[in-house]
Amino acid sequence: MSAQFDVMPLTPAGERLLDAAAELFYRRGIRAVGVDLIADAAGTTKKTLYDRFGSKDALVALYLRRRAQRWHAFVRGYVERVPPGPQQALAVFDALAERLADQDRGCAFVNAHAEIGGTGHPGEPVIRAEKAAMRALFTELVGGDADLGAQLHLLYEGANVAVTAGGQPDGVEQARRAAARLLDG
Amino acid sequence: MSAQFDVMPLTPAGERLLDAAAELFYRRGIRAVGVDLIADAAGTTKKTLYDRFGSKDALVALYLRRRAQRWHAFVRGYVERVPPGPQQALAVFDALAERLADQDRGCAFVNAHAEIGGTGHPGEPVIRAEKAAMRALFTELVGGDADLGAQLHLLYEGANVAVTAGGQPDGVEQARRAAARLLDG
DNA sequence: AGGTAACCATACCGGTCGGTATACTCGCAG
DNA sequence: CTGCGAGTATACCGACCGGTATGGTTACCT
Repeated sequence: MSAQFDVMPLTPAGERLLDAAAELFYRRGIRAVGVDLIADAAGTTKKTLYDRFGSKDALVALYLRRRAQRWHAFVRGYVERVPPGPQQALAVFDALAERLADQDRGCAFVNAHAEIGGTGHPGEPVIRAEKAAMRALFTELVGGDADLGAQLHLLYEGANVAVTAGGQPDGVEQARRAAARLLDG
Repeated sequence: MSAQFDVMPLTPAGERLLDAAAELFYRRGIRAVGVDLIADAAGTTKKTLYDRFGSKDALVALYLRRRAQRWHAFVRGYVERVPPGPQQALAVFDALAERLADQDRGCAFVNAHAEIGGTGHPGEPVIRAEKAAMRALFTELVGGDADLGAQLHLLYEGANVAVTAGGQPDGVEQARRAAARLLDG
């Protein structure tokens, strides 16, 4: 289901708030960003933020859902430009390479899990669902082989970590080559 | 060099503070834990904390260094119980599996990077060094093949993410099997 | 005309944040 | 006996935290 991360339509000020929150949460982290700062950056007020979203936690969950939806749409676009076959799985690594070029804080879901994991936060199920969806995508692209799909997914997550936390610039390329070898075997 | 993460000897209260901080930082996250809580948990005072460590940031950096030192010693111990050969690289995954059984918040360095990455925090170089050391270990264990070592390292990092943020219990086993396939080829 | 949803401005709440100040006790080495 | 490093206890600082309260202005719908 591609609608699993859909976000309800928002009022104009709500849209600005979610945009500002998304940028700040990703760049600086969730706990590091206060609601006052979000309201200021969106050119509106805390009152409007709480009228629209109810709580910071709910805003965080919405940020994660919209981010998952957009990232998966981006990846699907990349994959669909490649003719069906095992090359489609490798295209996911090309999408990751392009994304990491500007989004140098890595995977928003891994980062969010580091901050809210194990707390009962409403964003937690969104994080798990995003990982499950990426694994399902890989499995689908290799024709339903769940083991191979899961293993390609590990390379994808590992590349994300190696490039960002590890400061290893060729992580994605390395992952792509390992993936090609697993697809050959 | 195995001494690169060594932590200077500490006074008794300093030791208790670092122990308490390590537990709290790992379980709840760095920003989520205040210095008052750390002092209380260690049965001492904020005064002593600042006398010993100077700042919360310095305490965080020390926590990361000691964690890296202990984790690498743990992995080395696992590896040395296996006769030299490619099986040693697979033993790292066994070490990871055992560690993730109780330490269910995943990689402390990835988590820390999510909170302090890109801020100029004194813990940042420790994080990068830990990732470089794990990659170097894999490379060493496969006889110096830097590409293969880097690719095994990606599977290791990916397994960490898949099990924790992804909630995928068989992530390490899957990574180990993919690693075995890369070692065979 | 009246209702209502959206928005803006501002002030406030109790609590916690990282960090500092003051003043005291203890054990040990010169 | 004296000085000092280590530790305890407590109070304080300005800033910020998530969240609420009050009150007012638009624009659209019936």
